[in-house]
Amino acid sequence: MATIHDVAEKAGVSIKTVSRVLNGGTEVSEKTRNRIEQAMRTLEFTPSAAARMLRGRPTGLVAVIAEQLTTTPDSTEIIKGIQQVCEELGKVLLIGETGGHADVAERLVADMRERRVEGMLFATPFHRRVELAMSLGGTPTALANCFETAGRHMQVVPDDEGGGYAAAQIVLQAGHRKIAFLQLIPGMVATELRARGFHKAMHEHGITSRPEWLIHGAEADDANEFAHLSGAVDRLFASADQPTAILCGNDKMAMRVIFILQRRGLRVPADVSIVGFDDFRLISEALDPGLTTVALPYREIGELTGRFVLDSGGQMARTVRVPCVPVMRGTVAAPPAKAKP
Amino acid sequence: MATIHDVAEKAGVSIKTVSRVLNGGTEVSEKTRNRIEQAMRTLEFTPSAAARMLRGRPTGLVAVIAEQLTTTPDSTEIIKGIQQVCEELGKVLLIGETGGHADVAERLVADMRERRVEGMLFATPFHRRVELAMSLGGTPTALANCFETAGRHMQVVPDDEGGGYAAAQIVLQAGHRKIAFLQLIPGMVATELRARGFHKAMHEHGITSRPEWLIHGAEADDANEFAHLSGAVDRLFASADQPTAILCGNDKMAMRVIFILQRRGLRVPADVSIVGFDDFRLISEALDPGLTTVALPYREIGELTGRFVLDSGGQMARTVRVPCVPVMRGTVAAPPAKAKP
DNA sequence: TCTAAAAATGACAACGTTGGACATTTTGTT
DNA sequence: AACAAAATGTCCAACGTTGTCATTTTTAGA
Repeated sequence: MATIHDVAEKAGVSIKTVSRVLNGGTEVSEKTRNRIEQAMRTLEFTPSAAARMLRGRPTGLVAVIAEQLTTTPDSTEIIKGIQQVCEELGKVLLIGETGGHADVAERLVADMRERRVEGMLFATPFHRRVELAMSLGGTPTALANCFETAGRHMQVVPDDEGGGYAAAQIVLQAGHRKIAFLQLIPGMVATELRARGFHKAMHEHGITSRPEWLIHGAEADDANEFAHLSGAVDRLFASADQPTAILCGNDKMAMRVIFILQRRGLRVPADVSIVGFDDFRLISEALDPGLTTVALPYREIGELTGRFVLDSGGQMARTVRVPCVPVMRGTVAAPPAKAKP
Repeated sequence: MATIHDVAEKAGVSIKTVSRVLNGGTEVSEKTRNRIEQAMRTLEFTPSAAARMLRGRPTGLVAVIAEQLTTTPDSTEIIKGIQQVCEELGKVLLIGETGGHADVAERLVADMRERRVEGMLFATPFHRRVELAMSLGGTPTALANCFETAGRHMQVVPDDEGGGYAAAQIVLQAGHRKIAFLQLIPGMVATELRARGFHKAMHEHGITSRPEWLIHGAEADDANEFAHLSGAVDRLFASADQPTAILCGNDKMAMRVIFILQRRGLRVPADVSIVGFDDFRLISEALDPGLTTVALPYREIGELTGRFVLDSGGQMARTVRVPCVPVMRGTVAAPPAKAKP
């Protein structure tokens, strides 16, 4: 690998002049500059980032330590958001995946620290609590889509309560009053927060939500979910008093419910309105009509987390809640006339 | 940031001894080792990767230059495959995104070269031709999901022809003879190769495929696609002679077609069998019955590309075609009795 | 107790680059 | 031709670590 010395020799100048061409300090005459650049090209010279770093230059590296590189768009969007900021600021992204193993995480962090990354971002595929046990050694750190009990760092999470509120508002404002909510798995942060937002909206409209219409639709084992949902829908529509709108914990569930309803001969949105969560385009835009859903701001989470770490040096330690914005497509309409009280 | 010198001073030894503890070459006495390790901990010492590199150690870095970090699982799966190999071999992944801009690509490659990455992988979100114009300077390089005209590097692509053949075989072996193919956008590599495989399979079964059943189902502008597909299905089922199986260029299209068929009162697979391409789980597993589809081996492509670059130092320059394997779920059955000739 | 061998430790250069403090040469201007 | 300005060179130090080789300390054997 050619060094600055080789270039200097080839161009018949001192290494100092080559260095000057590289860093553009004092002026170098047109002629010698050309000669040097020529030499660099023939030798395929590429300055060593290591040597420069050693001299104290910032590394331009940013680490993302992801719990899981999921196939679903969440991780990808977060990383894409961070990547966008890095691109803007001329940084390069280093990726590590822990797979949820504390020892892997520890090893990764140590490695990233050795590489003197300028920032370290921890990302999880869903909104949850984490504990960062390892030593961070002063590296600017922030959390994306997750949070610590002791909030020692900037942490950026979706405003799930606001999301639940927004989802309810969509159908409430369309005139619905009989609203079911097929929630995510119990115990998840998102589940609890969204339920709170949902109840708040209902309460504001003077509606008491029926407990039997508040169902945990998602299953930990996805294979069972369809059957489970089918049963849930059966129960919802068994009695004379049927809901006119169903909020679903994610877009996948929403899609499944739409399928189930269609089989029962119920039209969406004419008979039943549906709202999803996530706004995974692969689903929400693929359906006809397009799925009305509450978008989870993964991209923004990544972007903000990245920006905070790189701007503030990870100094601020607070929690930022990014709004979940409703995306109106075609699965919400006014409740059917006959269903109105 | 504490250096080896600080540690040495704190522990009252020479820097060389600290270095020995770090690298475990010659033995260091129990007593001094403890003293040094203690010092390291109090100082939060982390050795500088830059300094080590300068001394000639491999960097342990692998670069992925992605054309696009898509939200669809393709990019993610490729990267995940590479990441898996990196994890195994103790390397760390550096990510760059070109957005399809040649100048960005050039800048990124230069940056990666400065960092002395041990391998450079170019990845595209779909199977296509690329031209690598920039100077690679001997860095081991390979292409994932794309290929060059001048095959100067290892390039790993999906066997789309085999995939088209496999898709056709699925329905042919289920007894279908009236098979429509809703293809991807014309001109794409995958489109042409799959069509070839499709025709081969049909020919082997002595069937001449009808030109009016060979439709380009996908639209460059996704918003129009649903209407377009709806029209296509209308045409397919307008005459008395109707297809009993439809192959779709991707899972999204398959999902849309299933929706459209369901609205027409046609049951899948009882009346019509459907096969997709991609095996995007978010779709293929979410449907009921699960979508029978031909999986694109994105993960394996990433994995193989990574392995080749890191094992062989990017020396071999050949094209590897990774098989597309059929995934049998529930959308293919025997053709309806009445439709049999 | 002394000696030789083995074990433990240390001094110093080198990796490739940049920066400082100057000295020297080349160029351009009157 | 004289002079200033611009361009280039020299030399050394520094960044943090590791390899080579020399030196010191410890251990074992007589």
